[in-house]
Amino acid sequence: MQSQMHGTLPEMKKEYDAFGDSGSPPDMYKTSPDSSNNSLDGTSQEQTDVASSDENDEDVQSCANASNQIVVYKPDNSDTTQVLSVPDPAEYEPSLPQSAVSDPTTKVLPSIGAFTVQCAECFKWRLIPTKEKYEQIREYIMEEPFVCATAREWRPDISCDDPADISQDGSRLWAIDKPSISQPPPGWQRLLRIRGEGSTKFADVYYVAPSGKRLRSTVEVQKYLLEHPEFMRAGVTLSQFSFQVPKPLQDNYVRKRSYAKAMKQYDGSALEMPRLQEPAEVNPLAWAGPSQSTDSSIVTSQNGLSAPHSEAPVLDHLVSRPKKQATRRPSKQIFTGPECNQPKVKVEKP
DNA sequence: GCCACCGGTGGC
DNA sequence: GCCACCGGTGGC
Repeated sequence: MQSQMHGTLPEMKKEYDAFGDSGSPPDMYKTSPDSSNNSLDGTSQEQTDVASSDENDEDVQSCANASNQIVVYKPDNSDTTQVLSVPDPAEYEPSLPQSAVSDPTTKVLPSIGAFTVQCAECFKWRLIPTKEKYEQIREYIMEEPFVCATAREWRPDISCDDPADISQDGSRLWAIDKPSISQPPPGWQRLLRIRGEGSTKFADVYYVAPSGKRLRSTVEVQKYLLEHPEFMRAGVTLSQFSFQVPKPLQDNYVRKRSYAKAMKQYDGSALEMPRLQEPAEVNPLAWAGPSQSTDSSIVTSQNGLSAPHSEAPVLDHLVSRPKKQATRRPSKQIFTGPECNQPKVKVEKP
């Protein structure tokens, strides 16, 4: 718990000052001055989402002081089009990929991430225009809870009266993100890779050094820093790195270890396969579900909606989502945000 | 040969 | 059960 909502704006402004990168972020939403829905590309889809989410929003409010953050991802560029409620891609894209593209090592999986944070006052989700902005907000989310007014920096007319930018629906995967993660040092990039459903882990975090070197643990970072004292001289410290990954809201997105073990012990000689602890969750039917166009969408949130969510509705999501499937490595690149340590939010199935 | 991605485990 | 770490390898 924590005190939230209160003069957040001014201070955050200060933090935001350096939008660092590409010159003109504040315009992000400029072209869509009216309703927030305009900033969403999926017109009808989102509309309905938002509509049906009224309920959700109410429920969400039960999360007393949620100051949540989420991230939306649209993993795979290609086709998947309206999967996501990413703000007009035309405007959105430039900001994100820019950093990614400039990074030699990122094999530029053309993924797009959209970031969302929940207003601490009205509990509606607001899309954040850039990853950088999102990281800024996330870093201080506990001290400076996000509110709709904060978004005025890039959406001058936004307020709690406007409909939510996005809400949960079956087409995306939501995950709980961690709060208070430092922004990466200047020139560094923090990458989050979502693994495919059924993997042993939800995601991997990588830091990409200015040189393009990818580091996947604090041990590696430390080693790297020692080998490159210039960074240390410049003030880079280990505390600026965090390999914490968000937690999928959908229980069972990640394969349980016990199951993995069971499978391992199963050498194929017996007639029976190991029993899944939760038939429903790993139901082959679910895995085999048709891969719709909604597949690659993922959203990461951070407030613990897990409990209620892990109930029945989950299955639906599973079914409509891409199954873990043989050969491909379907991981998506995403970026995440903070978490509201404030769990328990009731979420009805849309 | 490289590296992005996945699997797995030790330690808590 | 979670997290940090890193080995292995398929696919390029």
